[in-house]
Amino acid sequence: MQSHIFESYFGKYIDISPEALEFLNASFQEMNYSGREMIVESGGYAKYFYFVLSGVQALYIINEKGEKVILGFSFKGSPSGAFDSFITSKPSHFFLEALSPSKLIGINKQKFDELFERFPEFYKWRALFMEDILLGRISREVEITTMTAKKRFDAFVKRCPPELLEIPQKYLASYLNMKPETFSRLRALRD
Amino acid sequence: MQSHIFESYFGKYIDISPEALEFLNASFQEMNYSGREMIVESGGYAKYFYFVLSGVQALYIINEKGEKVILGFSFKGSPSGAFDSFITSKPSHFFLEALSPSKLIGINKQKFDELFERFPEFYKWRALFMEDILLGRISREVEITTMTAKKRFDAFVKRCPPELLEIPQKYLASYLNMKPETFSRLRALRD
DNA sequence: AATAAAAATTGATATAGATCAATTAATCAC
DNA sequence: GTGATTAATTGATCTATATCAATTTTTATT
Repeated sequence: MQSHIFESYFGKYIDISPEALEFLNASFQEMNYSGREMIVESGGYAKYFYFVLSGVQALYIINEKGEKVILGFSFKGSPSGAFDSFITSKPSHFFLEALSPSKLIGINKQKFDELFERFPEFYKWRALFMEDILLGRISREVEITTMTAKKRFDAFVKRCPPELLEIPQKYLASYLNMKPETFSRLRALRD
Repeated sequence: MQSHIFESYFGKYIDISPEALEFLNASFQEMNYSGREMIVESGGYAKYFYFVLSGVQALYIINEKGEKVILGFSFKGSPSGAFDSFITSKPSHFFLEALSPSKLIGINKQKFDELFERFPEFYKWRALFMEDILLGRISREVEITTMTAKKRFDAFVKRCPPELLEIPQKYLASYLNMKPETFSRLRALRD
């Protein structure tokens, strides 16, 4: 694995010692998923924490009607995983699915825990990283609780990363907490 | 300040050295707010990270119609603060307001930062603490995106801490992302 | 390229919850 | 305690978005 990957993922927040870098190199493994392949099943355990090298993945739950409700996407450069389960070591409430052929690097829970035991300075990364994730989630929460479908759509269009233009728009609709029909109608208003 | 307070807030995740305990003691200060007093204004800077000794506080934003949209409450035993601003040192998007007379202990940003410089083992606390907060926020996000008003109401009734029975129910309604009229009607169905 | 499957579009209709409005109940300030 | 605010309730109506349904477009498969 190329070390510069870890520089970009961890180095944003902390300096990585050569020993730690070696440990990371030895602990992360590359994993490939085909499009439409499940990475974590709800009810199963999230065994890995990932960084994405390519492809798009969706984190979702299934509601009472059996519909996917998408909480977020990950793609090149993002962290990925079913954090609830990975953090708590309890069965996941979420599904994590590759929406397109995906290359990820993952570290298992045991190695992840070992990382912090052996290199406690990584807790700084973990704290700042979690803060970033938290701020992102809060900002989605605010959008969903305060904005109309149209506003959410417009705001999303402005910030939509190119990777997400490749996936079926019904997933984008779900992420924006609206039906595909609504998404389509809002789209028609624009272009 | 009594040291056992810090045991309960930090000790859940890490061991606190006597030196660190002394630093905490010297850094946190007690602060009092009357009911309906603003603690952080949107657009202002969140200068403190708090733990609550008594009273109830609400974190909210004001939507386009000028209505408060409540994201969360804090009360005895909870952390409190406008984390977005405190973490980023940018103006807050949120308001934090005491809904009832409140006693908090707070540490300012400078001391907070110094805490981690001098006692980096506290990053472990910060990481695990943020993970807890994150899981809580995700679970609200799931409720709001997947449940009907009635289900959210029922779920909330089951877990509602006694402190929140003391505040006007229009705030609970807002937290559950519904109008006071809806809350009232759902309530009438129950009792 | 032809066929099948999945996704997107478009129209008609339904509905959960919002809004508006009036009344009653609770809390606050003096 | 009394009047004044503020909150809660209840009813009537409205609306954004969901739902249902039919058609077209796109994508995948052989």
